[in-house]
Amino acid sequence: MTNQQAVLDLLDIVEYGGCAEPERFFALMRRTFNIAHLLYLEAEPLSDGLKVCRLHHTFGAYAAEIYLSRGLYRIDPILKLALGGVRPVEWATARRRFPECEPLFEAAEEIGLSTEGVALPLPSPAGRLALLAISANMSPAEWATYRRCHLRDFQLAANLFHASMLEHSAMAGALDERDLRLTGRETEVLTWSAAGKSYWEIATILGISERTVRFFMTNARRKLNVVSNTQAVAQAVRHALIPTI
Amino acid sequence: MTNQQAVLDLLDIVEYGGCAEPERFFALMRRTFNIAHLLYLEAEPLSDGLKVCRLHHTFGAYAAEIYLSRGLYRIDPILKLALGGVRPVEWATARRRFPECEPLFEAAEEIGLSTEGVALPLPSPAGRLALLAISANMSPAEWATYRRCHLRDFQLAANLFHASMLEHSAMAGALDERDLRLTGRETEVLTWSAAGKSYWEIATILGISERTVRFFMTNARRKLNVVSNTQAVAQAVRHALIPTI
DNA sequence: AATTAAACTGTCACTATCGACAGTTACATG
DNA sequence: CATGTAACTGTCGATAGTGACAGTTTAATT
Repeated sequence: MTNQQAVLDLLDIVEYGGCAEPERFFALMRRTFNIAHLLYLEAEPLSDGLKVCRLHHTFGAYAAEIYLSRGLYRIDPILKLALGGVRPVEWATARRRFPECEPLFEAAEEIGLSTEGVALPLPSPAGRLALLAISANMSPAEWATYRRCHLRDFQLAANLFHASMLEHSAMAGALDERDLRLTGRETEVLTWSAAGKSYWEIATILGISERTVRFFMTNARRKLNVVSNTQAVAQAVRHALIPTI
Repeated sequence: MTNQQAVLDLLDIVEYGGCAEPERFFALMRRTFNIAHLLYLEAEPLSDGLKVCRLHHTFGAYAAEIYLSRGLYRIDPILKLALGGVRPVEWATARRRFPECEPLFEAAEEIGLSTEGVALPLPSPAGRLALLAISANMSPAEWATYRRCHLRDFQLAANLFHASMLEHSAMAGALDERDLRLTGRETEVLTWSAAGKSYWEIATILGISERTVRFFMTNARRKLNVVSNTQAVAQAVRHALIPTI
């Protein structure tokens, strides 16, 4: 059993921002728990697959090479289950339920990687998906006991680390968007436009002239560097410039 | 300190499906931890607000009445932070950061509810948001110690309960998603429209007639239940139906 | 006192969009 | 073979959006 005090300390460190770099977080996790490997993935679903936004792991270049060159991502049920669901995905369970993914686990055994682990789905902003996978070099029985005891620690640590990662990228992105600041009226007309209102309707709602609505909308388009109201609204929603709630 | 064995037992019960009903989960949580109240919310962001998909709580009818009649949901920073973010939201921190939400906390104190608590964002399928809020009748100092020890339990229990809720409604909810499923072409024209392209441009890009672009767009508008391309794109971006460019 | 930013308004001409009309073709599923 | 679904197309008329022209007013900052 792992030292409970060390676990709580780890959670404090991750929560209060001491682990915004994946390497430090991974190292801290491996030091505190009996973890073999970690993998953090942030992706965006596309119609024809997944766009990987962030990927950090400890499996090494050789394992990554094999995973990619053999096209194992195409049959990986853990990816699909964890990114498409909410419940922690047990590797062994996925292996049993999807016999077609055997090549993946065989490849793992071939290069000496553990096949016991769990993938934790993480809450993400709209349109994003994320997971943290954790594996350990243990027998199935050992892993079951270990997992029962520490899944809660993994889940919270994963959530907090993920939050740090997102906030860090928000800082970096904030500089780019310094001139993207919209005025109150610009935000209002965009919001109503996103709600399907026409210029005339927005003018009536805001108690101003239709021309003025067009004026704000034109300014918003110019600031967002787009050519249509539709594109402006798409950008505004993506950058959370107009309220979702 | 709470009995660790009881905590692990609770997590087992929630994980293995023993707590698909909110009342049983809430009761089990209150029995295991020193929790005053719980609130589970599942919602969908809309252009003109928030559509509540599921709401279960232990605050009682009187508190709900006050919350709604005074319009406190409009100033509630916890809702916004937890549904819009990833990090656990500490009630006291939200109160300090958003002085305009004082009426909310004053109302809570008025009817004898605790103002110490935390709201946990939960991972959700595309276009959905969810949170579990937990409060305790403790002094700030007690709460800090208690939270440090049990946040991991709350987080994992919340995730597992949320997963049960989603899986239970998977059958019923499948009907809603079927209507909202866009075809490949509908997704394509929406994507290009969100990129600022006109019908003529999209037609040229896809190598089809302008009329056909309009056909797909009309179908998309109908499925999304909106009145303009702009609103359709806003919805599609929010529901992650089209890829980010 | 000068400057700046935001909020506001009008008109003209052109293009884009949208709803309603009425179809064809291809492919899979029962 | 019927049924359904997706992909496709044409035309008309009404409404909405877009850019370029040329301004006023108010409030805060320098």
